[in-house]
Amino acid sequence: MGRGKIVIRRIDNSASRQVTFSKRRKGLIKKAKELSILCDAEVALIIFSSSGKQYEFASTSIESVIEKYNRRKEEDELLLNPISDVKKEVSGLRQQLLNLQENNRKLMGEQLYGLSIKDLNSLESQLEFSLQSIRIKKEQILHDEIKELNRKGILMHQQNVELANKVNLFCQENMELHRKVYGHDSRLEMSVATGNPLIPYGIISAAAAGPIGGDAGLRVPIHLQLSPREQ
Amino acid sequence: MGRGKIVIRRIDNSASRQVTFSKRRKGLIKKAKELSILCDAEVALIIFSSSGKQYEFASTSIESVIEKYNRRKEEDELLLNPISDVKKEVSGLRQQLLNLQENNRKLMGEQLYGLSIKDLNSLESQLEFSLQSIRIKKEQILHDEIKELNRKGILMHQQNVELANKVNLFCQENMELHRKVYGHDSRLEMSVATGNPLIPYGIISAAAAGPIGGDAGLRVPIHLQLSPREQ
DNA sequence: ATCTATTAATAAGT
DNA sequence: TACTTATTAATAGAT
Repeated sequence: MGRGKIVIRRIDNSASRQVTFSKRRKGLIKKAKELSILCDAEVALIIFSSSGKQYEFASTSIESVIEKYNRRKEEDELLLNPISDVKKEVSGLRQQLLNLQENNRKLMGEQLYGLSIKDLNSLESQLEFSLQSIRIKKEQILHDEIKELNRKGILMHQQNVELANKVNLFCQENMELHRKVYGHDSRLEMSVATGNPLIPYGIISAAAAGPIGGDAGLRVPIHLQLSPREQ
Repeated sequence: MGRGKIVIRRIDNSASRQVTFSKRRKGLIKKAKELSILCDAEVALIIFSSSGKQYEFASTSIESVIEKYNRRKEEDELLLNPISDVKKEVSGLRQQLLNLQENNRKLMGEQLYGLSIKDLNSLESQLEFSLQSIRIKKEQILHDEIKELNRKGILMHQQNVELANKVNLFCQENMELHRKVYGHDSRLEMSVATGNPLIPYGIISAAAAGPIGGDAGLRVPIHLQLSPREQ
């Protein structure tokens, strides 16, 4: 219905496409409106242009038509259930939260009003158990730390012994070399004669065996301070 | 575009209306399809006839168009909608819950992995504080109970004394009456001569003053057992 | 936007 | 519901 016949395929020319879209959209909406009036029908028409712009017509309202459509398609569940699920979750979470908060307060020694001796006794037991767990954990940490430090101490001690041996060997070699070069050297002879390796620090035993067992074979004469270990 | 011009108003004749509905519906859907193809647009068309029958056309799918439509509506109208509020609330509550659960487990002496000595020390202090609060509360309850029992004991003791006095008076009266009726009665005379009131049970003092002070003036010679007070 | 030649839609009749 | 056809309505392409 125009100056020429057209084939129904995408209009390549963007400008022409835009113009045709405007004209035909207007015509389509007009015809939709006419149908709804002439034939007493409920019509909803939604159009998105290729550029994303939205146009719509509805004889009553888009929403009511969509609702009708959805109801007909039995897709109510998808639209309504998630919301009630969310609400249920909210109330569930809220309840859990209140319970935990109350319990927490009791564990913190607050909100003790209205508790019976029996309740207080069980709270006390729980807290004593908690304290015990915490103290065991603390001892565990301290013990592990001491163990690790002891391990390092042993290594260092061994290193020291080896180094001392090397020093002694060098001393002896040196002394002999001196003897060959200069003849007699009493200073070096004295040092070697004592037979004491040159260990720069002493390690003295104490508290290495903590209250937690399992460190048999670690009874090395080493005493180390616990590092602060603050995070 | 027909044999005659028509005005756009509801067609009264039902048959004509039906015919026109069929023709125009077909035409409308054809035009909707043409628009979507020619202009690369997304089109959805839903038609309910007056008899309730449903017809539809969609360039892609009704659902996707409706979804797009709803999404746009949400963006436009419900930017500050209750659903996002609810979701925020859910995530907030969930976070609170997790925090509390973690704290709770720590207070219960569980889940102590990864805690530093510093953390454990503060937990320990907290629990010691809790225990102290609980013990103070316990002592408070015990003390109150003892106080109440003492109060009752005093009242009972007073009642006893009064009752004993009355008994003595009656005894004396009785004795005199006996004397008047029978002459001399040595049995009764003996009982009254001792001057001891007939108190059926003795109350002996002990532990009435608990570790919590404030019971001055209550140092009555009464000793009562604590009732079990189980719920 | 507006115009208008032309095609498409369709009202009424069958 | 389908076909026919006179007539109106829509619109393609030009301005």
